[in-house]
Amino acid sequence: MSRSPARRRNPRGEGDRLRVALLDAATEKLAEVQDVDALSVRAVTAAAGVSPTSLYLHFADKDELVTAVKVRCFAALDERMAAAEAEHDGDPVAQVAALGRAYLAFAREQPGWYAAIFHTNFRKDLPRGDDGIAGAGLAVLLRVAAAARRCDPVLGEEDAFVVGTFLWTTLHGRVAVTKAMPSFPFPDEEEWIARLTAQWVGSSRGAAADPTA
Amino acid sequence: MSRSPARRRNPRGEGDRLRVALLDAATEKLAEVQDVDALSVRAVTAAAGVSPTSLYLHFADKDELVTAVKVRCFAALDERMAAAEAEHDGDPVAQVAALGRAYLAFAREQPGWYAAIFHTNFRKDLPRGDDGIAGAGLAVLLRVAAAARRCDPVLGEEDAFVVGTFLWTTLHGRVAVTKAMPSFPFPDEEEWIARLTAQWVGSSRGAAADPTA
DNA sequence: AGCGTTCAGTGAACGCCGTCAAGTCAGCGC
DNA sequence: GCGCTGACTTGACGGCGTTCACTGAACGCT
Repeated sequence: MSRSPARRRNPRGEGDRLRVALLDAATEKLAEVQDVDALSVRAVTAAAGVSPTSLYLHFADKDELVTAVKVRCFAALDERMAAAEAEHDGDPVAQVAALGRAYLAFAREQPGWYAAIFHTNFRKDLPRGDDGIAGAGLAVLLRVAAAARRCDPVLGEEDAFVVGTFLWTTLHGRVAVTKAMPSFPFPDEEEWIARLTAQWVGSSRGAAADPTA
Repeated sequence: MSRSPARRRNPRGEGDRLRVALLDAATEKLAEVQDVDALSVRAVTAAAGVSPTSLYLHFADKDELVTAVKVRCFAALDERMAAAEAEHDGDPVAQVAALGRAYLAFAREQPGWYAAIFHTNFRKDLPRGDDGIAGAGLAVLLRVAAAARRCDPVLGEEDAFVVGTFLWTTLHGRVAVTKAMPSFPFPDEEEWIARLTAQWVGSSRGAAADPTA
């Protein structure tokens, strides 16, 4: 866990390169330890070949680092979902199912990154306005909502948004429950996704189309 | 934050009383700090009027303490849901909605306890078999599943279980997303619950009743 | 009455952690 | 050659979970 020795200090004016080096190290380390809170400033800086306090040249505190990492993780999730979606171009319902599968697969294969997305244990909690996380969340959601709408163009934009919300929250719910209670007897993932998809964007959907009216 | 001074050591043979005193202190402190990871051994033992190391007379480590607290929190959630359910006896659909409302209310009003239920950041992760958490989760779920079945007795037991799973994961999803991304534009809670209820246990439900067949 | 054991609980220390204030030291403009 | 600036380090602080050796009162037993 000691510092990698090779590093040479950045040339004058290039100090910002350490910032991305730290972000890279943090992202990698996070994939390794699979838990945001196990990601220590000392481990990250050591991996970057630098002293612990160097982190504070580029981030106000640890929270700011993990927030930056979060945005990266969210982007990775969105990329993966986009790829899955593209594989089923032209079949909207299959696309929704593929998005769901991709979501669960990401959570399973990159638990550290997935956990970062929903990380809320900040050391200092008070101010923290919108730090880009809500924006990243919206991006994922809009992708799902658009897919839902493609399944049934009659669906208004707002309705599609709501349906997307339900799909997303349900997916995250399964991930969270599975993690917290591994022995919980969930239905098989494939069946579960089929059922979820059928319920919200299935062809004979619309049973309770607009109960909010 | 220093130790409460009043305490007298328990009489011989009554050492176990400290165990519940520590659990009480931890539960209370958790409601206060609203975050499992901010719950420190030193703070809990101090609140119980005892030295930090006394904790280890009754719990192997901090993980064991928080696991015991988790079970309590889960029970508190179940109690609250049971109460909400009882208020709408005879109206199954209203009961499901009430369960949803109670769930969201518990998460909102007791964030620390709710977070404990889904806490996974253990310090040591390896063994940890079923510690009663999955059992407590099942209790909540079975309550929801039973309510779903009452809405439509045609629903098989297994189907009701699956529907319950969806309801639960969706509820938790909303809580988690709201916490991680407070500015996320969720539909109003009441409308959202109405829609959720209608979709899964609404009278004209059954549009995609058994896509897994 | 005295003794050994058991039991409830302590105190000091260890190695981690995030963070801060002050310091080092190379490279640039002059 | 000088001083400054920018990149990064050193050393320390307080808090954390946890370990180990310890204290002192209450008990059973002779």
